[in-house]
Amino acid sequence: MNSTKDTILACARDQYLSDGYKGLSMRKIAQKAGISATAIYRHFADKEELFHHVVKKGFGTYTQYLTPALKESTAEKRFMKTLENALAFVLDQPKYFELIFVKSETKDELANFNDLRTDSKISFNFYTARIEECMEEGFLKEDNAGELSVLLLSAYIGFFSLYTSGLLPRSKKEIEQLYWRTIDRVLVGVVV
Amino acid sequence: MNSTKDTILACARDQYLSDGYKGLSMRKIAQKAGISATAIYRHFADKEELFHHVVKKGFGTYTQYLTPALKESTAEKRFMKTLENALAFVLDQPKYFELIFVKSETKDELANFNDLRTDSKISFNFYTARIEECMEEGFLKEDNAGELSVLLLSAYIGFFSLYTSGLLPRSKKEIEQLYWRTIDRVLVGVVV
Amino acid sequence: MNSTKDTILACARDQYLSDGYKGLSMRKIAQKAGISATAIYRHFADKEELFHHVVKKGFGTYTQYLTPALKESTAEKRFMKTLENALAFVLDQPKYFELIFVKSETKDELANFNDLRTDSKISFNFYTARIEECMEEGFLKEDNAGELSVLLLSAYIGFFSLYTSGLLPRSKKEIEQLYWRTIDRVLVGVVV
Amino acid sequence: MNSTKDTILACARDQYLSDGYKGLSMRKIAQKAGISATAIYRHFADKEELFHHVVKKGFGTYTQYLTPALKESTAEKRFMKTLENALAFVLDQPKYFELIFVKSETKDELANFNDLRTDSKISFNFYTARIEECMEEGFLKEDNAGELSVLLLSAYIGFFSLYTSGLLPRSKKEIEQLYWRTIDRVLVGVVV
DNA sequence: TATGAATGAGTATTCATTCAT
DNA sequence: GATGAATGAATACTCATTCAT
Repeated sequence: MNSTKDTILACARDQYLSDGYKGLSMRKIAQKAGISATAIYRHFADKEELFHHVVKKGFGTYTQYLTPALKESTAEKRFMKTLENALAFVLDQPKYFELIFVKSETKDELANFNDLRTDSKISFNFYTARIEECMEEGFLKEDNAGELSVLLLSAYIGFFSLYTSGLLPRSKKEIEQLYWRTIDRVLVGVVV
Repeated sequence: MNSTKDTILACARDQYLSDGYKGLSMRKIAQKAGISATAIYRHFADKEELFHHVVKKGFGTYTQYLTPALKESTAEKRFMKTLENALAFVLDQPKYFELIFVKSETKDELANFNDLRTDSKISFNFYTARIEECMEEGFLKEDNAGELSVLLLSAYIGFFSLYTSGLLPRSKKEIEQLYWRTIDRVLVGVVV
Repeated sequence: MNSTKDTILACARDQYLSDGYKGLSMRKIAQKAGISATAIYRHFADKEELFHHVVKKGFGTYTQYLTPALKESTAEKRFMKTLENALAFVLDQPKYFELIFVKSETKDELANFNDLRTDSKISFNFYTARIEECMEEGFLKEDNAGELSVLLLSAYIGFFSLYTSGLLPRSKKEIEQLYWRTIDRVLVGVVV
Repeated sequence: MNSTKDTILACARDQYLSDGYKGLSMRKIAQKAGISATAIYRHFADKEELFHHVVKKGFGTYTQYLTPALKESTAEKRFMKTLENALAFVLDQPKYFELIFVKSETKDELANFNDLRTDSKISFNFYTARIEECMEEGFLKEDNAGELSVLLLSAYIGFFSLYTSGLLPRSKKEIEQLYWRTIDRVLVGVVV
């Protein structure tokens, strides 16, 4: 239906994910989308609004990675699957990871737009909810779920931030193993 | 002595820290420095070299925060002082924290320049060295010091990355307390 | 129709012909054309492409001078008319003569672009064809037409190159007479 | 003695000969000469004066190629040696050939400076003198020596102008042979 | 909805040159 | 003689955006 708008959005996302914010230019997006630069303005007020939608798409993608974990049968499995899916997200979509967790442009967006702030809390709350039900189920000791969530998410973000900086091993197998050992260290005090 | 060069560097740093890479323009830097735009080229070959020096300064500042911890008398004290100083750094110089640990432009620099890669390993090695001597001293259980260092640094970076995103409490007191509780969670399994 | 593009082209040509490659600046062209400097980029990808078109125009103009000679009734008349038109070209359009036969920037263009190389061979081939038909008709002795063409064109280019250097008489009448006497010297051995 | 001045001049010449007028920049010359850009101004008033000296050097070099022909024992030999040396000049020093016979910048210089005008007449007069003595000696028919000189020099300049345009064969052997055949054509009517 | 033309502000960078030392 | 610092003007070019169609 509104296919041109979607095309623009997809091209903007692709270009952002490959060239970063510096390379996000209206004319280049238009070129990729096969339309004129001015046509973009029929669909988005300006560059800022377009970027806003790109960021939203990033959060949506992240959510799509996490939510399938809910299909698991026990709280423990849902929790572990969440950690697994979060790993898959960063390995599959490193630029989206960067976009929503790292980029300062996104942080400016977060500061200025409530809808994105809401989106960005999803991951935090998702972790917290998983941890809470693990505590109820007895897989994790009773503790402050929110603060454990902070630590888990911090470790997750920081870990892959170091990874994208090139300070951690680059092979997929090694980084996966190190990820799980790091998670283990976080959980060592709380797993029953 | 070399005051113009230093002035340029300071202005470039300030501008980068407030406006990001987007806003890092030779003209604007010159304007702030009270010189002509072309005068910059007497001191730096081009924008890239200038930015390179800004990043170097960031790492230097971070190091200046950490190293005083070495004056403490025991390994435990040096370790705890390091954690304390890292906290001070991020609270005093949040923009520098962002510059060296978060900004993706810096990561591109890291990827391309060996001297910066060396700098960036300092923090990692500093943590590792502190942890190792704590294990020797008996304050921490014998364990893989490098991997514990990865977790600590990851938690540190991720924690303040969430903080600058506005997802954690903004009051200085609250964030300090939360920081220490988060550290405690990390150490709970390894403290003797 | 395409009037802005043509205007730009005309202004670029005029400016090149009066100030040389040094003076061929996008800003100055735009100023003369009464548009903004950036508007040029709507019509030409960059300075190189614009200059390329200017050179092409030069060759086109030269061709327009030569071809009417083909209307003459005999090979001899077509040959003599060609020599006459070549004279007219250099006297009417000295800057275009310089552009296509003398300017080293044009030679760089020739080296890099096949279409211009093709254009530049036109004059050579045109001379050769005229000479060949004169040999068939019996006005010129049988000889190597290509090499005679080389000599004629060399003499033509060199002669007017000296002329523009100020080493030959500057009055139109004198130079015309000297031109024809020089041509006579070239042909003295080959005219039947 | 005045070695810095000579160094500057040599560097300016080299740079001009390799990069053309566009590449003739004061700072680049200074860099090559191992001095500061401002030091040039101790020796030359400005860029124009420096270029003027480079052009003078070009004429001087050309003269150095021609004059040894005077050592030959007969007028005919001196004439043929002149043609030979002119060939050597253009093959050895194509950039100098271009500088003094082709470049429009040089023509501007010629128009404005009498000393260069004088220099540039040397080649013309040298040819004329050789031809005159050949006529006296009986190797060439009595004729207008000046006009024959015009033709010879025109053919020479035009021939190598075509050569540097890439329209004539590029191999040294072929171009030499074609050169001599072209000379023969010029002389066919005047050689006794 | 879309386009082509155009714009003004902005980008980094190079240039010849001046000046105080 | 020579230097380092600095400058103002110029370079080609890119940008997001507007407007008439």
